[in-house]
Amino acid sequence: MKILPEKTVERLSQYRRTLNNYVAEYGKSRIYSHELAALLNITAVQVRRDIMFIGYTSVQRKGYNIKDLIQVIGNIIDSPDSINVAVVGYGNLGKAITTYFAGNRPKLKLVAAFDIDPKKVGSEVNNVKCYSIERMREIVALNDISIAILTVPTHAAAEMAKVLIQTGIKGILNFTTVNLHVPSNIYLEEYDMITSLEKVAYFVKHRPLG
Amino acid sequence: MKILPEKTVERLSQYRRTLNNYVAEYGKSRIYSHELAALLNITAVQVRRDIMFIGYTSVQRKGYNIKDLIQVIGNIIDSPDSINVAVVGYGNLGKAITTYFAGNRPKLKLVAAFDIDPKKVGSEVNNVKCYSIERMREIVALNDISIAILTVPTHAAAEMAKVLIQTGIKGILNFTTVNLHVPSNIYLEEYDMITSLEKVAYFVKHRPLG
DNA sequence: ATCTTTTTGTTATAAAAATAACAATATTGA
DNA sequence: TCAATATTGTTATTTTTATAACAAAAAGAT
Ligand SMILES: NC(=O)c1ccc[n+]([C@@H]2O[C@H](COP(=O)([O-])OP(=O)(O)OC[C@H]3O[C@@H](n4cnc5c(N)ncnc54)[C@H](O)[C@@H]3O)[C@@H](O)[C@H]2O)c1
Ligand SMILES: NC(=O)c1ccc[n+]([C@@H]2O[C@H](COP(=O)([O-])OP(=O)(O)OC[C@H]3O[C@@H](n4cnc5c(N)ncnc54)[C@H](O)[C@@H]3O)[C@@H](O)[C@H]2O)c1
Repeated sequence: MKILPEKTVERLSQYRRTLNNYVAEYGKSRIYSHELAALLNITAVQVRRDIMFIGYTSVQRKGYNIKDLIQVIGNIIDSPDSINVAVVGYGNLGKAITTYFAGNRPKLKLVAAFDIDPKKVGSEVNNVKCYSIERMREIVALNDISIAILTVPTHAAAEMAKVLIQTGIKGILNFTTVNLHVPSNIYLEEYDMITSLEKVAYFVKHRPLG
Repeated sequence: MKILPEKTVERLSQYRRTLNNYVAEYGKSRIYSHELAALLNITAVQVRRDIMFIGYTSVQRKGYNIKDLIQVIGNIIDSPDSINVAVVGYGNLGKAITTYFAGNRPKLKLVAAFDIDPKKVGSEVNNVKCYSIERMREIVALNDISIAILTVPTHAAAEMAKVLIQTGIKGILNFTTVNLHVPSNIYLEEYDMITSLEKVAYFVKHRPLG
């Protein structure tokens, strides 16, 4: 299958999440494009177009079979075997994420944490054990970890990214407030909360309408 | 000034952050577009175009005066008087954010937290006090809070958003895993960590190059 | 049976965002 | 002094993303 547009991948993830909630809440088995769109604050065309991209088709006029759609999305965005993830930096944010993450996605498993602080090493949240940085190579290999969530202090981020890449990690989700530089075979996604907040502040002040 | 494109606003926030770090680290006073671009993994044209949008100009060929640029960005994305922010849901994530946020941005002040749990009400992190939901209207008015960061459990999110809007809040940064529905005069920004992670997983598997 | 309505799937168009191209200008060095 | 170079500011083009338009199919109504 052709590689999907970034935005479509993001929305597919959200469709699935939303559909799972929807089934749980309303117990319906089918949903119209405009209903799903309304749940996500987007347009029905957008939904139909994304679904077209992944090649799923419903019987016309009946809406989409939710169970099937969830499955098809899974076939696209999940990998067949599950992917293992580690949190690097087991502080406030790292632990919050670990707590939250537990069993959230069947195909994404948070299997280890790493920290430099001897007081944190050995601790456990949600069955996720914290290891020292020295053991990173070993643990990453042992557990076949391919994605890291980076929540170390800013000053340590670049160095940690380097080490992670050496251990063989393939993707990084970076929550620290520095932009990392990675080779082109590593997929990097960055999120900065302050940027989001400043954006909200700007548009609260400047948006048309009132 | 004309309203800026969303992406430009996001990058301006990052330029400022990056420039502040850069000054602190290297003590230089000027920076070239390509240098700033490299720090953010984007192109120099992008930087110049954003800077064009905000109307700042340097002396040609000398690069940008960092101090001035930081200031001009501030004039654009900060509001003249500071904006007050509240965290709603003082759990793992809410507290992590509070700790992190402290004094991070001079013009964005985290001034209160709210929680439904009596054990949390009255507690304090980083001088940010937690209040009961009942006192929300009062505290929001008293402190002129216009932005809320929503970190309550998923099931409570829609209701809390409704209440927040009733109290007069103008922007919401939503970290819960449901999409909210707000009137068009409220600015809503949503971030879902699982979506980010699933995106990383997808592109780790599917990206061209190796 | 045929008309109307609803909803999908797809192609066409528009809008937003990123990139490229390049003129203008300052600086350096011959 | 004048050519070569480096860098900005801006317009033009391309790419990506979103929206609109509409044909086809199903279901129901008359
Ligand atoms: N807390 C938040 O809500 C929040 C929000 C956005 C961004 N961030 C960013 O996330 C990062 C972590 O924030 P936090 O609030 O959890 O901080 P924290 O201080 O609570 O946690 C950082 C952890 O990293 C560990 N650490 C330090 N150096 C390390 C190294 N070299 N290798 C591995 N681990 C190391 C520390 O021992 C600590 O446990 C920061 O960069 C911060 O800017 C945090
Ligand atoms: N922890 C994370 O890293 C993380 C990441 C992404 C998203 N989230 C989302 O953020 C939200 C909070 O996550 P968390 O890990 O901090 O959970 P948590 O359980 O630690 O915190 C939730 C807090 O909200 C309070 N609360 C419950 N009902 C409330 C109500 N009606 N009004 C106000 N407060 C109420 C609880 O008392 C608790 O203090 C969840 O929706 C979760 O999906 C969390």
